[in-house]
Amino acid sequence: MPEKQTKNTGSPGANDAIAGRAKVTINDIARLANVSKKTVSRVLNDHPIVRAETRAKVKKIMAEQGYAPDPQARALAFRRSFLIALAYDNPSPQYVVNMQRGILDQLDGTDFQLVLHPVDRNAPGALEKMYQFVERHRPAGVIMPPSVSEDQALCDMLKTQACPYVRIASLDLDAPERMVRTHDADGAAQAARHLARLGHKRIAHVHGPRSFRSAHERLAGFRAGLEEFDLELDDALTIEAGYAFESGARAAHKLLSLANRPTAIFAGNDEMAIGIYTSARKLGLSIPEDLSIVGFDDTPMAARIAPALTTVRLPIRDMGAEAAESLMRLIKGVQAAENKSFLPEIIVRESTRSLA
Amino acid sequence: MPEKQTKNTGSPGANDAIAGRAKVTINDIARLANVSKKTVSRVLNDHPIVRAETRAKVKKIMAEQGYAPDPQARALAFRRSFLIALAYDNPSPQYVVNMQRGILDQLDGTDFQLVLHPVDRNAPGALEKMYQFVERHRPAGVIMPPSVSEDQALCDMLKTQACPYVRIASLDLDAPERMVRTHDADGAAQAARHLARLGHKRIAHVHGPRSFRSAHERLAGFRAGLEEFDLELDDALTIEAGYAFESGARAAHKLLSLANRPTAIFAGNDEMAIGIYTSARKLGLSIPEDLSIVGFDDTPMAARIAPALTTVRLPIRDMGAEAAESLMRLIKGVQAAENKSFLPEIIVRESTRSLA
DNA sequence: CTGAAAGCGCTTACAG
DNA sequence: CTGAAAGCGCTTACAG
Repeated sequence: MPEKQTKNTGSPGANDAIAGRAKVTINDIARLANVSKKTVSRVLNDHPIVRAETRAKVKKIMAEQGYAPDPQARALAFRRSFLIALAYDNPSPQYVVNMQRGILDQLDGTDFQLVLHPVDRNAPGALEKMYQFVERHRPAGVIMPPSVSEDQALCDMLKTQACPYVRIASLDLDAPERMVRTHDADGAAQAARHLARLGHKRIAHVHGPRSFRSAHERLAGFRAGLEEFDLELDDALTIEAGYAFESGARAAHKLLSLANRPTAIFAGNDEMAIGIYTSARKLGLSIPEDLSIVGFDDTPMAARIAPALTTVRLPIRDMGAEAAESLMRLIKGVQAAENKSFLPEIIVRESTRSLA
Repeated sequence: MPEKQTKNTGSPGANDAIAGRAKVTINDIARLANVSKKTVSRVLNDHPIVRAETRAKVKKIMAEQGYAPDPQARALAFRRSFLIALAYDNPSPQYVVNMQRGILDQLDGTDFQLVLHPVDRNAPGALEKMYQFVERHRPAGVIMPPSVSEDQALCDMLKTQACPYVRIASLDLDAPERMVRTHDADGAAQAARHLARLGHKRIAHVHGPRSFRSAHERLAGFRAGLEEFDLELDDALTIEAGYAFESGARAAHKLLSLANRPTAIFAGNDEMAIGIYTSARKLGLSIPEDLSIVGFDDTPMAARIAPALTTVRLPIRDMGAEAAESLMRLIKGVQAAENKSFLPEIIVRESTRSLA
């Protein structure tokens, strides 16, 4: 019954993992277990139709031999690799690294590998480039944080290629099993309530680029939060910037040079908030005595600058882990138990104070 | 002469990349070019022994058909995947992201993919885990920044597995073709000269953990730089910390509480330098009026805090690109033209000033 | 519930 | 300089 023995016999006795002994293959397991390699394959893939007894015997021998199937061979036969691609364009290193960690936490111990795929959405041919990657490397799945997650053409392409994916975004862009929601609007509303309770009336908002949905969400949430306190967000105090330090500094310079300058500024992210610190200081304003500032993201820097920045925290690492978990479910065709929600939380530090 | 035609015929006319047409394989190219697939394979792998005429014909047809070989199939046949692993344990997100970018710059357009492999050197079984990865996934190569690059057992294992690798480190740990040198000592010497020229005499150094070779290199370089000015680094003013914010703050607290406190501190990295800011402020000291501070790394934060941090810049992204380029040479068996040197550069900002 | 054959798309010896 | 055969280590139909 056992198949023809190959040259690849392994060395049944030894068990020194570091030694360069011949690799154990599915053929060895089949021979040792006295079954066909198809049956071993069924055990490997958790195919239900295998007798419990047979399954146990095969599993025992696999364990004894320290057998693990070859990912390259499976990839070729499956027409799917074991790569999980992270397609990102977020400019904040902290965001990217935290997301990577969350995904890696979840992938640890599996056969899946995390490959990095930076996307320049503005570059011509960005979609074509991603398409080439997907067609050639056939990743097991793709995870997209904002703003790549907002690219509908990209997601349509993935769907056409039958490539599973999960989008992380601040609004419902897709079927629930393909979404990890971040509720940015809720976080921005918390920032608004915090400033309103401190007695601020002239409140400004420096938001991110209109090409980022998160910028819209945060703006809308902030506005809604203020309205709860019968405060209106003045259009003259609402400025678009680029989610980057310098753009935040420039926007703040304009706002703080106004005759009737704001007493508080909510920045669309921490990067811009730090930029606002710089401009305020240049104009001789003290934080928080003359100006209260709230950020968004809770980057490590927020806690380390002086005065420490009040900001809205998004659990980015957990979001990455959840995205990876959802993706695993899609890949395995398992039904989602329930989609986890990631609610932001305001972290009050030293950059905000009540109006005297 | 042409081989038996498979079901995989492609559609010779159409050229719509996005459409889901059948994939072009080596068999199609061989048939169309009227050669064997072995000859196509030779062209693919730049094997020299192919008639120029034949090569041109095959290349022309590959271009016409938009053919690209399947990485999974090549990996199985080659017994080597197209994955480049980044094995890292650096705690600074900025360092990690910059290194990733440099590597990705270099890998762009090739068939190689960057996979992330965080290493916890202190965890038991870290070596075994890496071994499992290398044995199963057979990466084309591994890039190791510090401090993973300092792990000799890990590198020995890679050598045993015939897995090409490149180490990025502040001293010569390996054959030149496997090394990217960073010259940390030179950067630390520049920091020393800068402080000495400003007239400082009581100078402290908060260095990184002894388990990091970079900590030793920076300490030695700093000491040497001071000696050029006949200054000696006082052991009582030399403290070990953990390359992290909090540890820097604690070390500075000790130093600044001394009866005869230092007038300048050189921190082993920017993270710790920022921690020193915090401690100095708590003790009522102004920077740079009462205390000059120099960091190492030039993280983005360095330019953004107030006062902006004088620091030593290492071109991390370029180093990543160079590491990837060296690795490509090792993989292709090409002789190195010449190893690029990465010299650090001191960036003078506002955190240092001459003693009145 | 289990298996023998064919195949995934390439490359490595071995011939000529 | 070129090719037919066998193989890399798995899985997918197709039988039984």
